[in-house]
Amino acid sequence: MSQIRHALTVKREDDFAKWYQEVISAADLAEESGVRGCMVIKPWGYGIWERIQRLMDDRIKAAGVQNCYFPLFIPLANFTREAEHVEGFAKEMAVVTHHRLIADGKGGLIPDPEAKLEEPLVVRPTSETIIGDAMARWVQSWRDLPLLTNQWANVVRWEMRTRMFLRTSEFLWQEGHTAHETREDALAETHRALEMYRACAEDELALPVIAGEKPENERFPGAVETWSIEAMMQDGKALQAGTSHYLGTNFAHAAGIQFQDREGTQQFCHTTSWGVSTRLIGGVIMTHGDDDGLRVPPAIAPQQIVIIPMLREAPEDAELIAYCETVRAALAAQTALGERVRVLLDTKPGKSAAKRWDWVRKGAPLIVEVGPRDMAEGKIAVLRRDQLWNAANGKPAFTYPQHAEFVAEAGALLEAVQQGLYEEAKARRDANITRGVTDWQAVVDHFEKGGKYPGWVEVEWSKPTGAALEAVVEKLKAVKLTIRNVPRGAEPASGACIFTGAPATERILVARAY
RNA sequence: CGGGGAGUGGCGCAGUCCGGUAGCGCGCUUGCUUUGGGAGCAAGAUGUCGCAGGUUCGAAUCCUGUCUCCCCGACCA
Repeated sequence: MSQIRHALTVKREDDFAKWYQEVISAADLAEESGVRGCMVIKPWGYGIWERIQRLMDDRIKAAGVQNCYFPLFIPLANFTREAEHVEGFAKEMAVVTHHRLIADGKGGLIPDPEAKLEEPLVVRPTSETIIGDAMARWVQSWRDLPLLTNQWANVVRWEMRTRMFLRTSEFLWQEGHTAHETREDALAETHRALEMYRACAEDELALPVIAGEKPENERFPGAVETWSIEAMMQDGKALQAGTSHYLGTNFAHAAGIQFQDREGTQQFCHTTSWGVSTRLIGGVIMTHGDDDGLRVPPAIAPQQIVIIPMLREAPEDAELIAYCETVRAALAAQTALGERVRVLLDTKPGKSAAKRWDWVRKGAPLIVEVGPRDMAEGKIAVLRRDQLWNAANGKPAFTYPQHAEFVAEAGALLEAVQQGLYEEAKARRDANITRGVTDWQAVVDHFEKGGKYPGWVEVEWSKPTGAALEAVVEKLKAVKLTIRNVPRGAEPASGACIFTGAPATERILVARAY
């Protein structure tokens, strides 16, 4: 194994944070922009986001939710209407205060003091308040409900510490906002969105996740209940990969979202909001990446198969390209994961070996190389990105099928890669959740002495609130731990609360987190 | 926002202490030789040394400010 020459310079086990950054640059996903915490998402990275968008948008629309678009700028006053909401976001809002620049007399430009806005505008950190305003206009009768909207947008949160994809000052996301007649209806929508996220994460991003409710201290500002899906990264840390909130009537009161019910009485709506963001790509990197770069699950790969002709920059190249084109067309007519196969014939000039390693780093699921001898024999060379190396000789594990045979099997092969990535991640996740720990010191020892990647621990607790919960949070914080969620559908608690000794009511997952 | 580190051709770095006008590796371009496979040789191109001031005859180098990135902490639907 040691003779394998990996495509990256940093290995996961040597420096996970540095490895993560190398994957992002080596796979050509994104780069720094020069603006604090903001990134340029490059074609391969944006292509992955477009695939996620497409698949998620289909699910959103299938649930009867309609897309809208709301303004980037939100009047400052909107945020003062919901006390918890403003408290949660006040510290991280970008504010527009002027609408014109003037020369400063030293060759520069400054905001024109004469052009100060009467009321500052906030660059949206999330859109509950402005969509709430619209809902208040749009809803009058019980017949207008449920109101199911979603928008794909960028939002800005002035984070202190940023990391590419995981926490950027500006990020891309979808935010669903719905209004309902009853608590039951709104809760059903909260759970529908959560389940949609679970299914999309697991079936399409191949990210095994645990869906569950967030504890009170981790709730979205202004929410009554917050639910999340949590994924485990290869370093054992947790990543909150999507959230769904039941907002009760809090935002309805703040924005005046009211309707007349069947008896003619004015009622406040029960609302929900739910979102996933470009952070999902960070989750894909840290779940499926390896020491040779990214491995993109076929369902979200912009190109699933890349064909690399071994060009010589000579006249005979034309014949080889023509052969590759017939292979490409045959593959593009195939179906995988319910869609047409996405194939790229990469005729960019250059050494085929160098191009191969570029695609390995980018994580194209299947790489096909075709040389003159293959062409003569009707064969191709195939490299599966998820089974890259021949451990016996330390070389890339090529297979050499007849091209017609490969075409016929390509769909199934892509599905096998998709399934394989999911199962590998799920096995790793399951192996790194420790259950049955009943003693707090054992939890501390597990994380302090449990090796490099201690994973998650499931414990039972009595769901303390208020000051008692704060004490628990502090205790956890001292060892850099957080409560991830209360897994949905877990076995009922049977023992004592690990923090208070009182009879336990729930199981919770504790972990280090991004 | 606090502590630490760093910004030098596309990328990774040396040079900074002890000011004298820029160097290495990879990559890139061209040519030749190779080539079932992450090639070899040769010749080239690419830098207002993050930005703005200051000190000086002279600044990548010293001083001040500022921006950005990385690590640790605080913060973080």
